[in-house]
Amino acid sequence: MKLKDDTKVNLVFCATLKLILQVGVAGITMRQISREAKIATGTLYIYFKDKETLINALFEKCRASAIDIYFKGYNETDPFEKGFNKIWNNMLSYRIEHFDQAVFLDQCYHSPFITETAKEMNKRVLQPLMRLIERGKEENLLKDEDTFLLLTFMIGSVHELIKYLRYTGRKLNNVITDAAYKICWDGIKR
Amino acid sequence: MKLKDDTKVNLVFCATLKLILQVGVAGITMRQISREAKIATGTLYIYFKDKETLINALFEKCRASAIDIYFKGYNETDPFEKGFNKIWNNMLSYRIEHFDQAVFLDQCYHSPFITETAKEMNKRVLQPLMRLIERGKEENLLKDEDTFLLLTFMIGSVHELIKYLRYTGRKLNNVITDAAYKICWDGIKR
Amino acid sequence: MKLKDDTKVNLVFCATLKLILQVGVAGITMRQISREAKIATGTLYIYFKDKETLINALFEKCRASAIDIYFKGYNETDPFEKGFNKIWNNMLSYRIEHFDQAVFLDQCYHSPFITETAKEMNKRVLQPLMRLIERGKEENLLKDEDTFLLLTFMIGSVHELIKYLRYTGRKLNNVITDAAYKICWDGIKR
Amino acid sequence: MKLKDDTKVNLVFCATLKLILQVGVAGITMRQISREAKIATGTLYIYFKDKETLINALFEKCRASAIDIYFKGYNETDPFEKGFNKIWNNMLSYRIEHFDQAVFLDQCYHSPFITETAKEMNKRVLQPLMRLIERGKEENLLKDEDTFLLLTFMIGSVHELIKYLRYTGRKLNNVITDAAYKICWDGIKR
DNA sequence: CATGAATGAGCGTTCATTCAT
DNA sequence: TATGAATGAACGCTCATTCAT
Repeated sequence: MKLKDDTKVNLVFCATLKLILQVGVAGITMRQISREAKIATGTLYIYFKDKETLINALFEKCRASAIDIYFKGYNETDPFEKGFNKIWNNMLSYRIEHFDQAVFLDQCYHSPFITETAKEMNKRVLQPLMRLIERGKEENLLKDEDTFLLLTFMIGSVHELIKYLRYTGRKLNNVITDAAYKICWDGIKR
Repeated sequence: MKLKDDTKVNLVFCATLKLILQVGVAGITMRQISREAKIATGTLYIYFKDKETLINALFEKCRASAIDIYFKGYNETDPFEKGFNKIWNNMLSYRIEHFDQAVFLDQCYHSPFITETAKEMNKRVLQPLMRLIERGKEENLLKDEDTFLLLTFMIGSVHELIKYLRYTGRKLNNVITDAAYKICWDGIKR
Repeated sequence: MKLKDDTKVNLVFCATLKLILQVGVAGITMRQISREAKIATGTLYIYFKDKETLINALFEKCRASAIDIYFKGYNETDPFEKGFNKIWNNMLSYRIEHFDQAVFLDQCYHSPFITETAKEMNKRVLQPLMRLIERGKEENLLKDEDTFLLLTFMIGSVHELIKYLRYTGRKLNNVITDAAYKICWDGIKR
Repeated sequence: MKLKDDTKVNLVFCATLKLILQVGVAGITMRQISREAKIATGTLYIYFKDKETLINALFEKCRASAIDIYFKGYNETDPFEKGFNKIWNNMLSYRIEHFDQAVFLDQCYHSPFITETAKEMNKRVLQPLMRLIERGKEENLLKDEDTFLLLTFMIGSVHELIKYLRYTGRKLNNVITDAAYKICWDGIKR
């Protein structure tokens, strides 16, 4: 994978995400990607060894992008719940504003394209979030349950809110956001 | 005269579910299914007009099976939380005991195979669950939020618990179940 | 090939001819034939070893039927041209009244289904027609050219008339028939 | 960069015509064509969208080629019969020298592959021949019958001669040609 | 580096034929 | 005898990938 032309890689990523929204991660073909990115099929193979490599690279990029956004404006010195709320809202923002990425990441867990190593890396990425939950437990603000279980529900609450919005076709507003956040917080708080 | 063999349909369903666990709903081929079911490829087309029909029939069967199990032993005259807990545990049981079905149903929402009408039918299926949540709200036991939002989190809490178990490799036990149920209940209760 | 149930064989032949008119001899399937004849696919194989056998049997039947009709009402003691005209008109009648058979016979010459032996048999069938032409030559009524060449044009003139009718969509009438017959006769007469 | 190879289209056409001679237009498969043309199956689909397109393109090419040859050396200022004879001989030459094309064109009229529009185009192609016959009628050299009927027999006489040659296995020579031409001419002349 | 023609394995599906009933 | 379910080879076509330019 040669990275000389960074813009071309981005072009390919954008094209791929756009197509995944339309036909799903399993439905895309290399030809579609190259057409959407306005390059030749062969060129794809200059930048990515094969389809699996391309998808995994995109996965990596999206994962990194997600983490960046999750912790944007988060200040460890702030009181716990303020930080927790910040991150929860960041998660929500990411899934709204980068809807295509979020859809892709979700589909990846069902996809045979994502290698186990990529999934392993994802685990490491959860570390900062795990520490957040640990802090909440140490400050006796969260239930004294398995950290990862609590984190699962925190992340899950955002996912469920998104599902709810898609299913009902409703637009996000403060009332809904607040309700969903309260459900999450009431669920995991001590 | 050889008659159409009803057990063969089940054979095909089992084979398909097994394969979906391995390669995802989008990755399965008719050849794989026939091999797994130990029948000829052509035989598949005696029982199902085409691949789409097969997948939709399986979807229908799994959906029906899920609903059956969700409400098993549920008694409307019982106090609300007893019934709610019963159904929550039924959902969990279904997703543990029919893990392959649950994975398939989840993937279907991303799949272009499932027709829109099938999705519509699914909506109708949620009606009894919606009524359950309504009852909780009427009895002032649940938060006064949108019924479907609450239901989303109820179902989501089961999904998240399963994800947690898969991710950590842990086996289900009463401690974990109780913790997860409490998170759900605390989240949506008034 | 068992012939116990003669009506069933005829049922199959009729069904086959009907289908050939619609989809051509190369387009028919054994399934289509059995459905059209309202019997099971397997039953076809009781009466005919395989598809090729069925088609060849039908070919044989149509050929025989054609010859029967060609010489109907022909009297060797009549003057030559009267007899010639009779047979020419019989040929025309056959191709009009048994249009489906004629279409099938025509297609057979392009079809890989018709075995070489069947084609050989067809040659023998031309013998009576050859003798007719010979007689015309002996009576100095026809050109002194190769007998088979003259016969070819006699048969050909009927075929061309039919083509003309199909192409133009015109219905047969005495004016057209007489014109076509005259062209044929003027062409081969001395 | 490899460019689309125009000779490859011809390679495919030749292979297809060769196969049609052997198994008929309805019997050919894309695999056979690609093998005969010594290219990969997929390559066929670079040059032709699908089988129907390939066959129709070949039809178009053969039709054009036929018309070119029919009128080669024809001079409208020549006396009618000289021109008529020229074209009759051209038709014969075409069907001898491009026997495979002629067989294909004949089969096309029975084939479901040839679209109706292609057939329509063929009609237009007969126009110059129709005008030829009209001229013969105006000069009182041909029978005063329907133009298309006369044309049918003119074309038919060539077809019948070819059939005769195939059937008898005889080689074309001046004696046979002259006899056949005389039959045609005597048939349609006034 | 970039192109898109070329490849052939593999897809969903249909077919002639066989076989258990 | 008659049935139609079962078979697996073969169909038209698409795909990820390679390669000549």
